[in-house]
Amino acid sequence: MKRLSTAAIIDLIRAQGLKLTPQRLAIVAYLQQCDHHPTADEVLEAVNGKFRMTSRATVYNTLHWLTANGWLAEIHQGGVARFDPNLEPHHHFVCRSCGRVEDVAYDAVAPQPQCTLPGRQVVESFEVTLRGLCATCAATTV
Amino acid sequence: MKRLSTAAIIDLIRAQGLKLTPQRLAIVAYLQQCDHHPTADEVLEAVNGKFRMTSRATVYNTLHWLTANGWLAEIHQGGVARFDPNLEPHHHFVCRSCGRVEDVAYDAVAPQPQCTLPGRQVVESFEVTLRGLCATCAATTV
DNA sequence: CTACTAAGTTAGACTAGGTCTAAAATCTTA
DNA sequence: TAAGATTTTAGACCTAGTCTAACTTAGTAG
Repeated sequence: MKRLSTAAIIDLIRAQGLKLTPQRLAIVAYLQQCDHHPTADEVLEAVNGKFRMTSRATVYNTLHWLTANGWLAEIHQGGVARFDPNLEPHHHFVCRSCGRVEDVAYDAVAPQPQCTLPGRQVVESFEVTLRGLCATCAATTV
Repeated sequence: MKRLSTAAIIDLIRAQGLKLTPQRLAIVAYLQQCDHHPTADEVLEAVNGKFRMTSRATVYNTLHWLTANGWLAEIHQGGVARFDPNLEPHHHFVCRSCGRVEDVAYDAVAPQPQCTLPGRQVVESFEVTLRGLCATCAATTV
């Protein structure tokens, strides 16, 4: 799975004439090893785990900057924003019981839909959301 | 396009032993002739257009009741809940410029994805979101 | 038609997620 | 090492949505 790398982010920060702050690096480090799609609050808590070092505003700033630069995708599920560090094109599976969001390989949802509409819309991308029960919930639900 | 009908809603209200209030009827009437996917606030404003008759809480109550009974679908785009009175299975097109949500015929996005995943998840449904520029924005954007 | 009462509506307090701001702190370059 | 622009910060603020307790009303029985 392709992911954001610290080196690449540092290069990008430098290239844009921005500052390399511990807060930014901590957020990137967390996202690198994150195996799900955290909300902004989850990032905030994770980064502040050992000791307070980052404010809410900084988390949003950094998350939005990473998103604007294509290092993160922002997805909305159930009205909450989640940030997806998986850079490969893929789709999502959402559990209707626990809300968990899992990645689904791009070609597991085969084949690619035809993307021309009758109107004058310009279709640039598409995404497929599968819904149902995740393995855990499927096992515990009667 | 299949839609909720006043007669059917009145029957359902009666069948559930609920009360037929002017507020409920006004909300249903608005949704019937609504050509897009309104937010709760849009419903509230539309219903209160001529004179104040409905509170925010009542709009949410009614919208959620209709959703629970399958007369409305709740969709989230950009973190806001929108309510979709189109009862036929279909997909959505979201304009990245103005946020407008348009319906896309179910079989315009052909063919149907295969819905089996490698894990133990149970896939119950899927939806496809197309993104791009709507006709209006495509015309005005350089 | 009247009165009763369960169901519904209301205003407004409250919550959560997110944005904004002005002041304080810090990275970078020279 | 100091200057100065960029960042961070706390906390006020905003918006969407929920909750509650008091009030109102639709439906019904007499």
